[in-house]
Amino acid sequence: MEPLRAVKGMNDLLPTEARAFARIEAAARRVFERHGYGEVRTPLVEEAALFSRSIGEETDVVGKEMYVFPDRHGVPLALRPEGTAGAVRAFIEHGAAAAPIVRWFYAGPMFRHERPQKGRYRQFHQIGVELLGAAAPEADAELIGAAAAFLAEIGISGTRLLVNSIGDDACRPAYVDKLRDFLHARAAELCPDCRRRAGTNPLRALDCKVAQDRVILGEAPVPGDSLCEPCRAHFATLLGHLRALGLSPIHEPHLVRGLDYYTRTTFEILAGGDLGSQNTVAAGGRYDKLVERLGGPAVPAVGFAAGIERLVLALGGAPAPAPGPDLFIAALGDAARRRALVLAQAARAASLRVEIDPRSGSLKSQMRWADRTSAAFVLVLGEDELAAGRAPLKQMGSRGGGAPGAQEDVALDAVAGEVRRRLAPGSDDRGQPGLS
RNA sequence: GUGGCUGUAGCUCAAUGGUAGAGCACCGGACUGUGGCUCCGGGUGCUGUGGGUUCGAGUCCCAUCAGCCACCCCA
Repeated sequence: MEPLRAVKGMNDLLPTEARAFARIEAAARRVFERHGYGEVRTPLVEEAALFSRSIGEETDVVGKEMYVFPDRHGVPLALRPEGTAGAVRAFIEHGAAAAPIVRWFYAGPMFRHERPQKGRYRQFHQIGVELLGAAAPEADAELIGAAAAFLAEIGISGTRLLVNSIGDDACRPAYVDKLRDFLHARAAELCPDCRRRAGTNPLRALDCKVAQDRVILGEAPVPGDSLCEPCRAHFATLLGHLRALGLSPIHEPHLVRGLDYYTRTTFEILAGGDLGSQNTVAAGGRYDKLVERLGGPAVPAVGFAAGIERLVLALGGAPAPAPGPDLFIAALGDAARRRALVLAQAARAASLRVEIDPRSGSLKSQMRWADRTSAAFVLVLGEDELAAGRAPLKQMGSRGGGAPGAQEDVALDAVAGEVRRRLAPGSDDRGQPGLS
C-alpha cells in the first residue's frame, strides 16, 4: 500500500526546525511586548467573505489562492491567507475599536494554494503586527522601528528598508487612472503580464521584473508625483522620523502592495544575501480604510507581516539542534534500570535535563547513545553501585568542570546536586542567542 | 495556472542495455561493565508508479505521480 504523504506544500517541522521557529516566535514576543504589543490568537478559519471584502475580490490571493470550502450549512469558509483581516475582524467584534490605541501582534500558520517553491509553501507561517487607532506618521515610524528591532533581535543584518506612499482615497484614484492610461498607451511594448495588469491591478505593473518593462515603466507616472498635500506631508514627516531612528529609509517610488486595503505608506525590508526574489523578509503598510470597510468605525491603522520560513532562510545555515541532556543514566540489570527511572525523575525535578536509554542494550550501546545525544555527564549504574549507594559519574565532553572522560564516584542520593555543581559556573551552553 | 530539472538504501550519490553498489548513518564484535579514534563483520532496496521496445531495462520510449527550481502572485 502506498504510504500516506503530507499534502503538497504542507511541511512537517521536525524538532530542530521547529525549534528555530519557536526561537523566532519567542524573539518576536520579547521585542513586540517591549513595544507595548499584546498577542492575539484568532481562528485559522474565517468566513470567506472577510477576505474578499478586505484583501480584494480581484487579487490573486482571493481569486485563485484561497482555500475555500462550505461548512455544513453551506456558508463559505476559508483558511486564512493572511493575518490582518482576522485581526481587524476581532478588533471590531470585541469592541476594541472603542479604545484609542490598540497594539496587537500574532504568529501562526496561513494558507495559500500556490505552487510551492523555495521558502514558500501552501501552509506557511507569519508573524504580524498591527497598530490601530493612530493616523499620524509617528505610528508608521514606531511600527517600522519595531520591525527593524525584531529582525535585529533574531540576527538578520544588512537589511535595506524601502518605503513609499501610494496615496489615499483623495489622490490615489486619479493617479491610478493616469497610470492605466500610460500602460494602455504603451501596451504594445509591455510584457503580456503587464498588459493584463493594466486592466486588473495597474499598480502591480510598477514592480515588473522584465528588463524592457522596467525601462518603459521608468517613464511611467509614480504615485509620489500625484500625492495630495496631506499624503505628501505624512510621507515627508515619516521619512524624517525614520532617519532620526537611524533606519536609513530608501524611497522606492515603484514600491506598491498587492492587497487592496493599503493606503499611504508601504514598506518592505529586504535581507541581504542571495535569496533572489524571496529576499523580502517583512512588508507592510498603512490601511486607514480597512476597519470601516469591514463594518467598524473609521479607525486608521498600520501593520506589517514577516514570513517565518523566509526568516529561517535569511538566517542561513542549519538551525542549531537542542542541547544534549545534562545527565544520562546508563543502567545494567533490571533493578538498576528501575532505579535509573527513579533517579532520572528526581534529577528532572531538580530542573536537570535527563535521559536514559529505554532499550535494554549493552553498556557500550548506552554509552554510544549518551555520546550521540551530547550528554554532559553519564552515571553508570549496575548491581555493585546499587549495593554501595555510589556510582561513577563520567564527564563526556567539555561541558562540566573537569576533563572529558574524567569520572568520579558520587552518592546516588546526591547525583543531581553533583551534576548541577559541575555545570554551574558559566559552562551551561543553553539559552545562547542566535540560531546557527 | 505556465516553464525547466530530478526521482536508485535512512542520507548523499555511483552502476556501457547484461547478477543493484559506495561513502556516511545504523547494528554487532575486537574491549564480560565505559562514548568519541581505529580495525573486522552485517545491506537495511517494489531502482516513484503504470505501460512499451528488447533475449534482457535502474539505464531507451510514452504516460503518470512526486519533489525541487523559476515565473505569476506574495511574507
